Amino acid sequence: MDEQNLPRREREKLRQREEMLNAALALFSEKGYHNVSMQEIAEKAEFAVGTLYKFFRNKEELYKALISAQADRFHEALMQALGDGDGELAQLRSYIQAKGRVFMDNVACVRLYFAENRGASFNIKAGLDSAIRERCDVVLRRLAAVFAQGMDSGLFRRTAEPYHLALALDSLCNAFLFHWLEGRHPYPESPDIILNIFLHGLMD
Amino acid sequence: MDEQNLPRREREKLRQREEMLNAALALFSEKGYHNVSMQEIAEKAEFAVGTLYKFFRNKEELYKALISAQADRFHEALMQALGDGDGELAQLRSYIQAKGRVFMDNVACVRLYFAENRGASFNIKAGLDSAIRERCDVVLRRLAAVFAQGMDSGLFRRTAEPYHLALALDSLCNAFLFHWLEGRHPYPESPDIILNIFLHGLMD
Amino acid sequence: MDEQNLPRREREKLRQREEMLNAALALFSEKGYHNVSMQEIAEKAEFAVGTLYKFFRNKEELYKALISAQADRFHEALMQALGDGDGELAQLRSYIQAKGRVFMDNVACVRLYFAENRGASFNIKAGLDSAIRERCDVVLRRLAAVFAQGMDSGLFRRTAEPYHLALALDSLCNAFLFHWLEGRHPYPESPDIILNIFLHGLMD
Amino acid sequence: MDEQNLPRREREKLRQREEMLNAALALFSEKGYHNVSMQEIAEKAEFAVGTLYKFFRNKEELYKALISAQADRFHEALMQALGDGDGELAQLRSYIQAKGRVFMDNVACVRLYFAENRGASFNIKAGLDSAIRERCDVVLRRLAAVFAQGMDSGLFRRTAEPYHLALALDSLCNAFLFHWLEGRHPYPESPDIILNIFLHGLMD
DNA sequence: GATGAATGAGACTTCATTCAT
DNA sequence: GATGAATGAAGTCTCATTCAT
Repeated sequence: MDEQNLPRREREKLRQREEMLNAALALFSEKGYHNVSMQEIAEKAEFAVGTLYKFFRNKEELYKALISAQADRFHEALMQALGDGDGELAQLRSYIQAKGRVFMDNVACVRLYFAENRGASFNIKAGLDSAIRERCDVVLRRLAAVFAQGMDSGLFRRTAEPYHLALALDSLCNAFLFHWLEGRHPYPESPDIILNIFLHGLMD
Repeated sequence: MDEQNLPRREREKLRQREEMLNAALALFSEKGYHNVSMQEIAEKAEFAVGTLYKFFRNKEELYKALISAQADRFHEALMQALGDGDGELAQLRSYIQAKGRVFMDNVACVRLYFAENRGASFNIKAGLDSAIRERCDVVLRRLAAVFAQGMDSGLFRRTAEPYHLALALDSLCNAFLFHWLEGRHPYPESPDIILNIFLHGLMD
Repeated sequence: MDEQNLPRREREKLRQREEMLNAALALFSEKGYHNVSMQEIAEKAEFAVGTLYKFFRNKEELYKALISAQADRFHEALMQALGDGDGELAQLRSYIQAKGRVFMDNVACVRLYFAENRGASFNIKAGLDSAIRERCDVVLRRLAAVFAQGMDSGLFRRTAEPYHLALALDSLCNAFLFHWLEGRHPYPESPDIILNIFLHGLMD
Repeated sequence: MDEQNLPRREREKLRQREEMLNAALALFSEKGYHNVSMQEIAEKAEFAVGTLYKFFRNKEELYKALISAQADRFHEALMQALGDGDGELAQLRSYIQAKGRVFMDNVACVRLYFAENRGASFNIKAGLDSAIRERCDVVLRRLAAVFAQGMDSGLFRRTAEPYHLALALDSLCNAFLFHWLEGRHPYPESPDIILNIFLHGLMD
């Protein structure tokens, strides 16, 4: 009921939490989890260390909260993209574009996100991983469904299992995005550059 | 020059160095760079800490040397695979298989390797990355050359730029391998499961 | 003067103060001074931390006030007991019983009290001790007076100085009580078990 | 065998350990466990903090080692005293004197020792207590045996149970010693002042 | 007058690195 | 040349205390 009073404090809290997470994200993505001290995060967020600990039980919790929040955004954007398009081809294009957009809008977070999903996850004692992985898989299965549907409707040929194709498409997007991140070459403006690899075979 | 006398001491040194790197690899890949102490590495390698520092200026150097050595092995195996096969198709199959083999034979190192190349590389203050990336790129360009050659000979259609195809094939291998690493599903015994995605398009 | 109006507020204040001290006593005696935070005390007493600081300048003041209040009760009970009995023997019995009663009724506080008087007093930078010790000594001198009186009246033999006997009786009570506290054996129901040691010598 | 070489390093180690324990004892007994930092102990012992941690896993271990070592000395001295004398009376006198001597020689440690045995023991999470208490009880039972023996031989009357008498004698020593520690009055030079209270009853 | 969020000094502990033996 | 004991900077986290609301 008290939509004016209670939320006021509550909103303030959330804003502070946000600032802390932002500071942490910037630092973690620049220097890595172990090379950032709580002191540093507190300073960047312009709070005292103690205040940080009022919001997050310890450094690892802070890290997990950070990753978790970003993963939410990430996966939500991708799921929405897959629902957007009209027809399987359009959905795939939408997915590729969404992945590029979300990636570029959150370069800092992406570094962390991938650190979590590709390799270094064992730096942080698990528990987070499985949750994140599961959400990744939800997206992949949804993507696989698009391939399956395309096959059922006769649009696609059955050259591989839908899930494998989903895995393939996703990994291809990642590969291009990483190369873009490393400054090698730009992420293709048109999703078709990526898509074509799947659509038109090399031989047949 | 004195290939008998000097190398004797030299070989002994190299063997020690090898043992240190092996100990470090085992520990790093199990617990992560920051959760392993020099003391620990020294104990596992059965040397004194001081001796470790005779071989590597500091912990970071040790780490870099480790990654670098493994990357050498890795890329050498891949380059050799690309030269092995007879004909472009055979070369691609050989590449996919080599990647799988090398990956499975060195799971420990792979975890570190990818931690280094996919995201968490910023845990260690750069300098290593560029060298590793360069060697990755050499492989990719060699792989691209196979695609280009296949196109020139009329074996492949020109559905995408050779380098893009190389990127795509490599990332697909990685994706499958990671899923295997995570216990999701096995890395395909036949390279054709991966290769087919490239050979036979979904639509045309 | 205005025993109706001013004391009303005053009484309210005292009640609050009492609640704070009770909460503090419960926590201190359970976990020890240094393992209890002001936050914790405030929560248990159902006040805000700031309110605690309105009543006690700092944690140490609170502690001193607590010990002091309990010491008051304690010594008052003992002094009263020494006045109660009819005849010296009865007074000694009364003292032994009062000590047992007061001890058992306030086990929590006793733990703290003795922590303060037997050893750990240096946990808190002095200042408290002397006041408490003084009150202890008042009781001991009163007890010594009973012995002296008994000697004067010919009831007791002069086997030792009255004050020494007082010291001895008191320490014996404490010793039995501590053993009871530690669950070794019960505090004697009859005060005579303790008293006999003084009344009837081992040899003569 | 290597009584020259190995013990050399070993002795050095023990000397260092001793210095650390001495520094810790001085500080703990002056300011209390919680008011002394590891930094402080290290400085007083003229070592680096890290060196402290080479010898003691953590602050509590250091404390326990300290108490334990002192308790050993203490109880050994008392047990020896009880064996020394010829005849029960002499043994009791010897005990009273030994208690006084050991007490005065180790005032600093005594403060800690009693903090551990009388009250404040709950400041440190148990584990130590029971071991120390047990050793206390060994002494008390030995003391009780002296009383029992005296009764059996007809030297003492059976005014109370031997263990109670032991408890009584010991607590009386403690009481006198504490008063001496507080500067009230000296610990009696002749043990008979204490002993007489037990030997010659007030009344009979 | 009460509140409790914010503060930041300071505690414990680890570990990369050095250097005397 | 190898050793490993010693170092001490730096990190994480707690908690007594203050002060704006």
